[in-house]
Amino acid sequence: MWTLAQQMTIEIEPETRTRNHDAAARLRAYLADSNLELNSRLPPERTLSRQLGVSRSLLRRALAELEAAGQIWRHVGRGTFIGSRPLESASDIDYVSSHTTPRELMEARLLIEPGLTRLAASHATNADIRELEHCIRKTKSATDWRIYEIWDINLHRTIAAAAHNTCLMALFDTLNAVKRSVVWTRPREVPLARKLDHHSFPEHDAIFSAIIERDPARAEAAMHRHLGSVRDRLMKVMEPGA
Amino acid sequence: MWTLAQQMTIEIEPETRTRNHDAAARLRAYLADSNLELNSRLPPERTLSRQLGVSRSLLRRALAELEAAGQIWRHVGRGTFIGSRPLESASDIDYVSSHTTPRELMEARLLIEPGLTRLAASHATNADIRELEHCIRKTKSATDWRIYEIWDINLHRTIAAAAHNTCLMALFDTLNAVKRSVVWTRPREVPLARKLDHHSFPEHDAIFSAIIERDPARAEAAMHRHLGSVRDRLMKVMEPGA
DNA sequence: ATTTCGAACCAATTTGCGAATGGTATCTGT
DNA sequence: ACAGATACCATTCGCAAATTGGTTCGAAAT
Repeated sequence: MWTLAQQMTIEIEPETRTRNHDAAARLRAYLADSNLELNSRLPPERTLSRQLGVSRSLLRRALAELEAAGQIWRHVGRGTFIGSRPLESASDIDYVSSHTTPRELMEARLLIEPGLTRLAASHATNADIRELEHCIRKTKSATDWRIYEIWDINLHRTIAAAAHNTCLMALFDTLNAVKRSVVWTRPREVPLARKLDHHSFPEHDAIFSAIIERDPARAEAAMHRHLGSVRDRLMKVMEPGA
Repeated sequence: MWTLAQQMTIEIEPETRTRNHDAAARLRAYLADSNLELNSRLPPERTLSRQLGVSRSLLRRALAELEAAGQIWRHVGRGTFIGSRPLESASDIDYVSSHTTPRELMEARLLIEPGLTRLAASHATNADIRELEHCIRKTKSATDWRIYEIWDINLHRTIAAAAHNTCLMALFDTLNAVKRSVVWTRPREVPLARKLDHHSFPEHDAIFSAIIERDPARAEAAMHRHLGSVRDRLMKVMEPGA
């Protein structure tokens, strides 16, 4: 033992008062001596306490101070790391879905998709346009609500893909994942219509024509109108009183 | 063996020509007979080939047909499943970061954050406003570029939080995660300035004042202006020629 | 009486290894 | 040439053991 401690400048005197302040000082000295590379892991508490000649309880108190000061961060089962804690589970679909209401979801779609549609009108390739046309044709030929929904989702995703922006595509897919698993709590036992949504046909057409005519502003407005009417119909079902 | 096959209607005649077509037919019959629940896994290829009395190579060819037709999807180490392949974690931060350019990132921020700021102006609480003020004060008192950046990020995140929309907050954090790990490839060895960004102070002030005055439209415009100028300064560094 | 230490225990995580599984190459027989 | 059989590869899963930060408790020290 002491193999690592010997390389350090800290002198451990037996008669040293092992108080809290002292433990923190030794820890700071250790961090100063060791190559404190960002995001690197420092030894487990049990090992470090032996190396520094400090009891684990005092070491933990010193570590808590450094954590409060934002110098380090700790995680059970992983260890203690230099730097500030990386924000975790920001994109944890399950957590987000369970805390997102349909109202919030539609607000998010209304914020994202119109702008995405504007970019699509600017950047869509001919292949994108063909794909869009295919999706629209499928929605119109659908006899089943289930089939319709599949191609409706496909249509919106193809529009997002036509924007040709990897980062935005990832955000859209995240949004879609949330959409799929959001709990659609309804006031009474409304069986969620599940009938063909013929209202959307002219709205889809308007979006499509704006895209093929390379009119970003009109495409954005058309998508905004479409999602607005989707939201209104949804809210009428979810909150009939409002 | 044959314990499962016996429960099926398929009659396996020894003299049957074990051609590709036949294998596909037996597979379809198996899928028709078995309860083909969506997303359920069907037996491993080796087992299924024994059950159907078909060699693995022919079975695999038949499976490939069904996969091409979108009826099933397969994955090494996992198995073969009924239904269409679930779009795989396009929100995988590492993947997205490595395929996102700074240009795309700024395009995404310009699409998301102004709308987020508009919502913030509508929904911000007094606590949110105090937090915003705190962040702005910290950016102005920063003497180090590193400190400034921390509080700048904090400011933008507080604005996003003030929108009070769980789903959008998740998208914003995803965007932030991408931002942190995007590779900032620069043409020459520009050491990435790293100096205090005093241009942003009046822009931040404009956003803040629009929020406290509950003026959504002005808040959105102010954020759009701010990010636009950030992008322009960035592009001047990244692509001096453009 | 308070604090500190040591030990045990808890819960979350990582690691390691073997089995399972789709994908591929190769050899054999017809 | 094509089907069949076999072996091998890379990925994934499942499980158990080890690791690690967090917590509790009694003994020891001051």
